[in-house]
Amino acid sequence: MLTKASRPAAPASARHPTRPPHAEDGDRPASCSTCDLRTVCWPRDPASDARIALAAFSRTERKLGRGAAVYREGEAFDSLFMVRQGVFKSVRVSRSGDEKVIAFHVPGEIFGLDAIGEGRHMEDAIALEESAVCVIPYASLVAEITRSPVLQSHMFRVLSAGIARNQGVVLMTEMVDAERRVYGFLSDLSCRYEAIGQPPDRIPVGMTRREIASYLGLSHETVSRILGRAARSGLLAVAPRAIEIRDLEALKRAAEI
Amino acid sequence: MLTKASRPAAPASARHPTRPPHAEDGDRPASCSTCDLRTVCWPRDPASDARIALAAFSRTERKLGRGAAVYREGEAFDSLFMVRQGVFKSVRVSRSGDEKVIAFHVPGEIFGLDAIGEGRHMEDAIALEESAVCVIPYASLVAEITRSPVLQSHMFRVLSAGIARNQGVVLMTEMVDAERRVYGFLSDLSCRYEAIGQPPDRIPVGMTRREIASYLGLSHETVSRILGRAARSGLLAVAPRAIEIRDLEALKRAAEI
DNA sequence: CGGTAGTTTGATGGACCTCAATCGTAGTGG
DNA sequence: CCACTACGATTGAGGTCCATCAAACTACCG
Repeated sequence: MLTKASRPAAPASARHPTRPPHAEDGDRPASCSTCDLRTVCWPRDPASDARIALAAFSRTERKLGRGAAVYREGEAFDSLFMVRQGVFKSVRVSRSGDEKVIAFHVPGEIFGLDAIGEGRHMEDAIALEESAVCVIPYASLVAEITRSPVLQSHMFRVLSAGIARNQGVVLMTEMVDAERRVYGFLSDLSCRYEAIGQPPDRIPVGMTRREIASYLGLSHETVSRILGRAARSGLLAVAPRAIEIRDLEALKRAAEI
Repeated sequence: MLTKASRPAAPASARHPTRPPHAEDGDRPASCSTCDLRTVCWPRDPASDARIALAAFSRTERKLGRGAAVYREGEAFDSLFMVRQGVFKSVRVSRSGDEKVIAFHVPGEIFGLDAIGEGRHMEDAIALEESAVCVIPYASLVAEITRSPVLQSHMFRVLSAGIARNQGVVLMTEMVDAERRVYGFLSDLSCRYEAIGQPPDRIPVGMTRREIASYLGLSHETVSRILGRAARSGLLAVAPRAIEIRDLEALKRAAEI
């Protein structure tokens, strides 16, 4: 169920060597006004209120290569992150070096929310491919929220949705058998890509079988077998880097609780 | 894994009969200034700021008997709820009438947070024993938050902690074997009772084995067996209505990932 | 004091994990 | 450009933990 972390298993206390932790990152100014995702990640602007909110941040965009960390467990929290491109995973690494994927983040989604309470990140956030995030300094966000009721209620909704989403994850991974979990996972990903204007039947799978398995609480062999079976039955077309859903309706029906 | 709901399995669409849904409830004014939990559920008042926040609500306390619902799936969201006494469960009921416990709520904890985003409750909240909640009208809370930065940051922390907690649940229920799940569950409950000034070694178990099992994704027989074994080994003392932890340290060690 | 619900305990089977081997693919350096 | 390597994916065989089925026991409530 647990999978060995593929990166060298250094002791947790020494997992952040002296090298700059984000050496490969390149920060540069970001502009929300030209971003394809602006209608997704921030409230639509019924009043000029929200536009002001958007303009008020001095956000930056940070590019990350495959395997690069946005943050690591234990680091102080000071920013939220919005996926602009690529896919990220949130993972917790146990003392024994086993890693458990907590969540995947696709474009338009905000992560790092769980660190607000503690002021400290409780997990690693890792890019699974060539990716980019918008950096949203929390202090600026808070300052802006106090001036913008629209933004305030938006943030409450985002946080609340985070709770609801995790409950859905619990539901999915505890209630049903392995096959339904995999189908439910694909169905969920499909919806999330559709929400940002991507085709819902072609899922770019940036994560490995092992990572999917960890997320779903299965072994990677089981995931592989289930995908293989589904491909043979014509439900899916499985390629190394992407999964095509041949019959989305059937998939969703099969994933029903 | 799924357990039949014990209440009569009416079709989901008809689950809210014409009778007033909370007929057995008694609402009455509540006063935070005399509540034992005031230091738990609201920010400590470093400035007079927070005191104002507390006084500004016209909250009510609602008493509920065993099995009574605070709200049910599908109902419109308009208030948050803080447990004042007793224990509550959040459950989702599937079409087939199976129920899955999403969370337990003990005194001092706020629930209903997941409904902010959708404006609608996605699960039932049920009292497990003679219980009472503080009703916190969301509109008043929002109004108050815009005037109180302390309250605002408190609410963000509470919401964030809700996300973090759910992640912990996922961790617990997916990573480890049945025994660790049960131990982890007891250990978690112990901490939560300790946080509100209750003895950490004596857990009042208002929930049934079946409900614990549903929460942990196990069968109730397995939960029973594990508790029995732990009692025989001297780790716990199991009574029908309470579990006494004989060796808290050993329990926490055994629950470690 | 009967009836219902909860708990406990045993027996059995099955879903999925583990171990192991093979194959495919991507990245690397000569 | 191509071997070489490493990692991921796939497939098979065997074992195990836990769900399921079944039944006895206990507690609670009218």
